[in-house]
Amino acid sequence: MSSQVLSAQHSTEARTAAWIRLLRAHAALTRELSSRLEGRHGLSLRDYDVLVQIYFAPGRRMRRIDIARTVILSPSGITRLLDGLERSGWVKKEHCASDARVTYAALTEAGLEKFEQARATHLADIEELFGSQFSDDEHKQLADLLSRLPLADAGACNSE
Amino acid sequence: MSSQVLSAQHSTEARTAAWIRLLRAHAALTRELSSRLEGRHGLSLRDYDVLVQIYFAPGRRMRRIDIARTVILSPSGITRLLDGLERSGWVKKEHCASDARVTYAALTEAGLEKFEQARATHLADIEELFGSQFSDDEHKQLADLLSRLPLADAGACNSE
DNA sequence: CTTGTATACTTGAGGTCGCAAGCAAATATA
DNA sequence: TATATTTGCTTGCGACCTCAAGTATACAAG
Repeated sequence: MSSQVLSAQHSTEARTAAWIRLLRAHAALTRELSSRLEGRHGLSLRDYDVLVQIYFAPGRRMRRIDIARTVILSPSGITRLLDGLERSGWVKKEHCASDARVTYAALTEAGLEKFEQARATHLADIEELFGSQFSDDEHKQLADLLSRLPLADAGACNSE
Repeated sequence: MSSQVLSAQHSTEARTAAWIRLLRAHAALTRELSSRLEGRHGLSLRDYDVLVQIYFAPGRRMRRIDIARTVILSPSGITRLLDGLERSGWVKKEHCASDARVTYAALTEAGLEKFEQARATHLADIEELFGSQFSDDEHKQLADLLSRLPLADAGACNSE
């Protein structure tokens, strides 16, 4: 039934079936994952996504613009998202000695703990809702296929 | 370079690589597709998505709640989205004789033309940014893999 | 017939996001 | 040195979304 709604219902759009699946899967998964994250830790999916990036960046800090590009958010979006994380005390600003234009977003001690707590439950949620649906091989297949898609300008690295 | 940012950077998160790809691909693709659709036709991606559903529904009309469930939008979201399409004249309300609670969203003549115009360029955009990256086989693989993912309660059909 | 519950839908409030515009610092060009 | 351009970042604004709450209709049980 539900497959009828989503797939070959529109014959001419056969080649868009995968795209539609991607749209729907994203909507359903982000809704559920974000609500669990919000309920248990008070973080949005984007908040978490930003925290991971900082967590694994050298020195546990990252240029704001690079965060924006890797998580695919506008510069203004990052300003406001980081405002929230700063108000909560998970992240603090640090200035760049060699370039006064750039500001780093750095994890605080509290932010590091917060992230590690959130990470435990969030990875489990991802595994439950997403990972567990696939074998290791299928996982790799899926990642390979999706990696072909254009990410626009999203690939900036920490230069400086 | 960009693959480094996205993939095996965090060893423990190897099994989340595909999920991250899905997140990023969705963000990049919807941003580009929506901006093209907006620029050329004044429609958001969601607007289009809703119009397709109505277009291919029997009688070119659909219960509002069913639209909400198939495109994975909250009921209030659908009310406001359809408000916009109604103001633009692409969609009109129709009442249900057998159940006074339900309202149908039906395509107007203008809406039908509008959709068919938008469809031509939008399908080309999808093919360019998404479809062309895959062979027919890969297309099918991708659709099959993504179809395993849970869509929550999103599978309502037109009953009545 | 009345009471309780489920369903369809709408509205108000609050949050997130992108775009356009602006500022300041860096860099290139003359 | 002076000027123009680019880059990083922020703010105002509007568009859009969700949740909570409220209305109205349907239906089931007593």
